[in-house]
Amino acid sequence: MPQIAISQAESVVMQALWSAGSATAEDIIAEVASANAWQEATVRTLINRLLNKGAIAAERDGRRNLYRPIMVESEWVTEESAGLLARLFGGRVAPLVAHFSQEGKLSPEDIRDLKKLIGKIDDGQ
Amino acid sequence: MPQIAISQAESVVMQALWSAGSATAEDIIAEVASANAWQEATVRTLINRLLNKGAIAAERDGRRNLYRPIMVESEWVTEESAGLLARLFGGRVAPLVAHFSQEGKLSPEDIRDLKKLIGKIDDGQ
DNA sequence: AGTGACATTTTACAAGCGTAAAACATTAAT
DNA sequence: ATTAATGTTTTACGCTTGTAAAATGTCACT
Repeated sequence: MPQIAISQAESVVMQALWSAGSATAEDIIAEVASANAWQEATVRTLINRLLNKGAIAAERDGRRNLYRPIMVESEWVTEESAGLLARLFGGRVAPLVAHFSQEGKLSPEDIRDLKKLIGKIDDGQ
Repeated sequence: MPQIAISQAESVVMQALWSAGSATAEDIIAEVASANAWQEATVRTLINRLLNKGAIAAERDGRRNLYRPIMVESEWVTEESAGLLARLFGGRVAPLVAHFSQEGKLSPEDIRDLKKLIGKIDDGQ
């Protein structure tokens, strides 16, 4: 299913691109390099691997490239999450929430948001 | 954090051991090999890597080993999940649930369980 | 037309991973 | 004691990943 497999480091670049919409290598480097203690060259490698995998596309703009995502963020997020749910929680969401609840790892905000969310779903039916 | 890093294939063996409590290599092989299309030798490699990492321990029993987990399942589950939440959902649980809700990926059971869960948490406070 | 400056593309390399066979050790049976 | 059977431990190997430098291409200016 993950037609295109993205490594963790690569996903950092993807996320920058997703939130920028499109960006030059320099933009991406500015966004992610120092935050991850990466050299410019490292980010460029990641960009190129993503290009080769077809996860992003490049369009020439003068002597530089403008990159934009091909992969769809929400699809990727769904795949990644579903993968973890499948491996750890029988493929369902509720058991994850239950686990975090049992471990006392639900913040008050989480509880508030969850309540609101469930309420809304109920209304909608 | 993940004191001990477990690869995906290794985690399959860990899960077998967690649910068995303790087991011989043969037991583990019976449990996971065919289900994953692995040869015996592959499972033995995974067992040994886990041993070297200190994720499991072996106790000699005649001419074979009895393996048992050292890593704690619930801790591992929490770490794995928290990692994904951190990377994709700002480190919180509710946004993951919201995402799945938006994508229409919450089963009726999920919704029922979540409602029950939230209710119980509320009572408890 | 040649040279800097800047950008992109190639190449590198060690560690980890998935996958497994080969080698080695130990016990049971002859 | 030897051998066959049964386990365990070592070794192997290609691929991906994280990390980055080297090489190459391309404008802009003299």
